[in-house]
Amino acid sequence: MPAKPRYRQLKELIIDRISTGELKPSDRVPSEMDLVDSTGVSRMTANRALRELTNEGYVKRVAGVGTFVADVTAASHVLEVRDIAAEIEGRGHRHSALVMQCCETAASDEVAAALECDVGARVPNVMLVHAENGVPIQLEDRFIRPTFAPAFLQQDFSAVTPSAYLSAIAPLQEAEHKVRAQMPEPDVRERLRMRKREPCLVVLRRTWAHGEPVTFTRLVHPGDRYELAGHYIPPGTETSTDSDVTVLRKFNL
Amino acid sequence: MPAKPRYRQLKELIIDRISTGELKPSDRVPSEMDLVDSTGVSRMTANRALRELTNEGYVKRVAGVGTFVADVTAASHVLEVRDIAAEIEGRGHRHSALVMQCCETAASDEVAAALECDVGARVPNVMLVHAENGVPIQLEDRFIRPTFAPAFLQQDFSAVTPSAYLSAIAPLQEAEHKVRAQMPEPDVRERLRMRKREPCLVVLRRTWAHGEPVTFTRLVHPGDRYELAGHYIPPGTETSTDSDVTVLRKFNL
DNA sequence: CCCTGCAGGTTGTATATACAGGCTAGTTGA
DNA sequence: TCAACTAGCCTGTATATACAACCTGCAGGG
Repeated sequence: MPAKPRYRQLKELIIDRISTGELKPSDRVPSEMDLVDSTGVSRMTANRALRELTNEGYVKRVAGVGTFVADVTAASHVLEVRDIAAEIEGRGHRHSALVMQCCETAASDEVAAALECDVGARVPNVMLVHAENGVPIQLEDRFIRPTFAPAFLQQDFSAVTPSAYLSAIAPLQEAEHKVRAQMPEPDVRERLRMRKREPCLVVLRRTWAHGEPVTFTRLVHPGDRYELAGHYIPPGTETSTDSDVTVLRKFNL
Repeated sequence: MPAKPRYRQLKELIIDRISTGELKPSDRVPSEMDLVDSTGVSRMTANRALRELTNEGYVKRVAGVGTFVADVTAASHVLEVRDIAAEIEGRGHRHSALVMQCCETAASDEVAAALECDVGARVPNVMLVHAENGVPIQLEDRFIRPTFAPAFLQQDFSAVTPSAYLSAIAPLQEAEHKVRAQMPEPDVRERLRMRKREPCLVVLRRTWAHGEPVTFTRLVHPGDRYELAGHYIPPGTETSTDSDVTVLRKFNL
């Protein structure tokens, strides 16, 4: 069996140290020569690893200075799924969350299909309403794979969002989104303090880790108080080398 | 003044040959050794250019065989904005478009801001309804920058979509999307044959070419007959080397 | 006729080396 | 004291070379 190429091993080494928190944003990452000395690769191999990590948004490099872990803003285009609490606080506003439900439920057809488990299986479920400066802006209805995160339901989700808790356990590897426009159910409408006849944006999100589906989440937003914004700059254009540009900010949820 | 690095010159050389149509999907791209012989760079430089073009979705490489221009499916994650006619025909269905309006209009505040022109300026505008097997699925209301594409209004948009026509004129360089849920205006509701109280997804899209905004488009979809789907695999994961996977299929509009 | 094996072209990776250019800190000199 | 310079570290790019792995097509043997 073929071993992974060394530049890839180097990348994973550094990604691990970032995702475990050993390296925090703006921390210094070992320089190319450090990696040469510590791992025995050639400088070009270390260069390729760090260069690809730059393109992927994990780190930032400054010629003549060094390589540093990218901050949250830049990391968003790696993770793509930003934590709503961080998003709100990044706007300088106050985030609060009201937990409406936090228990095991029997998997519906939709949930079972999404998480690839049996219909009726007991699935941890948490439902909460996120608010920005006290104004509700999102209902989060999240199901997680039973075997994943055993202590999930014991968390205090008014303090740490489910997204933040889960991403601390395992790094997100894949995400799938579906977006629809729908009329909200009456109870949802009330929770989000929506006007009558106001439609809502519904985002269905599945995430994977280690090749297995981990979470299935329904996110409901008031239609006229929130919008999804995405800005895309194809690679290969002049501006794409400017690593200060957020290449892709997709769903700011 | 510093010249562009040679690997970047090579990339642009090849991107140009693709975007002008000189190289078509599945055509063979010069091999690394070809580039070495024709341009005098070293093989590693040619390798870097072709490798980055692979990551960016322009070409596909097969070890032992060669490098080829990526086909439309893979190109979608470069262009990101797929042509709806191609999308529908890709499903094996029949696309048709009904042109409702095709004239110059005075720029509203919103249009003027989007296209960075004066309010009241005469702006080409086309509005049409796209249908899949006769069922209307999208209303397209498009404004284009006056100086861009002078012959725009003379086109027969029931035969060639505005998107296809414009992308033939200039390659898309940037795109910005905003997505909302809204109730449709009565005339739109009728054109899309929507039920009463059915909400719609509204996508506002701006595109740029050569650093200037080129088009501003409002796309309206019936809420329950259409959804936006996106699947994202962060780079650096195991699967990201498999170039058969569409790394990012964002708005299938 | 078919199957095998091999040659040659192509990509993928790794290394050693070289030079240019940016940034920092410390030293030197006015 | 302050300014200018410089040594040293770091990234960015470019080249030459090497070997492994992969695929195709062709030649030769069964």
